[in-house]
Amino acid sequence: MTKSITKKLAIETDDIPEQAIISSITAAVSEQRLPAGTKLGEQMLSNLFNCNRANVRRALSTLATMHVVQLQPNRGAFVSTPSPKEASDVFEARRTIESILARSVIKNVCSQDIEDMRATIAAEAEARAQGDKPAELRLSRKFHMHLATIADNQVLEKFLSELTLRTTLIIGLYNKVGSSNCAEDEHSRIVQAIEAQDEDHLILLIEQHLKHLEASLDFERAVEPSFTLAEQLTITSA
Amino acid sequence: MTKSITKKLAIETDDIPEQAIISSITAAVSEQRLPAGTKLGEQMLSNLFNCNRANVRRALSTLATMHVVQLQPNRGAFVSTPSPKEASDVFEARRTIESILARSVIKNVCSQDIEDMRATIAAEAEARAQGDKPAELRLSRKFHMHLATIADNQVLEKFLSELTLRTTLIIGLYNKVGSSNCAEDEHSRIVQAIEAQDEDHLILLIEQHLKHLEASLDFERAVEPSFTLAEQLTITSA
DNA sequence: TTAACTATTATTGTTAACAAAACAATCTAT
DNA sequence: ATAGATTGTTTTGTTAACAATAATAGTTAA
Repeated sequence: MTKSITKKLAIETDDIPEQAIISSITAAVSEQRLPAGTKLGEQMLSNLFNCNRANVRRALSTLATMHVVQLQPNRGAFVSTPSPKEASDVFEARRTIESILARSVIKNVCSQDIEDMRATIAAEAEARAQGDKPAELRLSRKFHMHLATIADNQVLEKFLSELTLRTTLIIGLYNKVGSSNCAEDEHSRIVQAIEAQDEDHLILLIEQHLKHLEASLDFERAVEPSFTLAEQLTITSA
Repeated sequence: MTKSITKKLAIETDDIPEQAIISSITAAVSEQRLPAGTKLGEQMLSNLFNCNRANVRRALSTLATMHVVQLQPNRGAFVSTPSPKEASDVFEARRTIESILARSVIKNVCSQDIEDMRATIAAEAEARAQGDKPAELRLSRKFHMHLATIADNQVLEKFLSELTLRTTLIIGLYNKVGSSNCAEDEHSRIVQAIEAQDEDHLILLIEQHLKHLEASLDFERAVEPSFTLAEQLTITSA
């Protein structure tokens, strides 16, 4: 039954099959095509990526250390379902890291960076206007990752990448119905503060922005589980 | 030839062999028994932990995502040899995270925590006096991890755990000959600042402490490679 | 109809054998 | 004697078959 999709995915297959699985799944999670709790069967994945189960196994193992996936012994791998406490920890860590990045950003930023960020914001607005939520989520995350790339610290960049991914998962789980994700003007104002080299204001804006995000969560809301796996992993490139 | 050690290690074997491998290797790295660049052969490890190569493979894969190990295609796994740039990123990230932890620490700390930290410091001094460098390194790391556990943020705790491990690797690679690692009085003064609830001073001390550490590095120094693997993985429990 | 028990099926975990690549050592030729 | 090529060995990568555990369906009894 999943055979038809097999061909479609062969395109994105990297040299190393393991890496292809990881980037596909993280991409799907980052666009909320893969909801929390989704079962990730080994055979199904090895069919989708036409590789052997050993590779799938290793990929799932590393995804587990990235907290994208939870492994249950003898039961398999599931997309992580972060607890409220975990969500709070993630947001605190994000505030910490992004605030610190702010300083380096103001030091390192060049005009090209400003352009790129503005472009991302514009694309994000466009996606929202068209109701393309996956694109909106991806671009919102991309905006935040801009901060890390400008700051030029690979370690913090990796951390933030993981945290933004987990944030997407958290929002998908607990977001209040009918609450917009990132107010685009907040992103715009952040860029303005960067351009103005106003460090204190920038840090304030970033912290507010993340606080707003966290405040839009509703931990009472139950999990609405799962679609079928195969469709969710369809590629929406770039 | 490695058969004799097999038995010795069976003790520490967890239920899940994969986890046993990971914790053994991280422990060895954290005590500088495993220098940067050491080859970690699959068959050798599967012998040491008497498990199959599939488990070894998965363990190495997750160790690679933790940046403890570097995988070279068709060549195998090696203990990571951080570059100077990577070292600088790691230290910056540590300053960031530990400084932020400081605030939470002052909020959450209780008298028991102070006692525990003092005990760790005392043990560290004892180890240094006896010339037991592995113990000294382990206890120094433990001291820093105290900060994270008190702050009660699992995400930052995990990050710091990874960073302190990488720091140990970096120091092993680049430390100037004849420079002492952590001045113990610095640790003591940090505890004093915590006890006094002096946040600004605490942050200052932490940043100075890490700057001192970083300043003791010498990137000119070449790598002196490798012992044999088997001995280095011998357990020095607790 | 529902509940519990059994048998079947599917999925995960383990193992061993095989293929391919990198490494080491020997041998030849200049 | 040294450089290069060739052969043999070791190590990584892949695959398939098997064992064990969990999920499912079907049956029987209350």
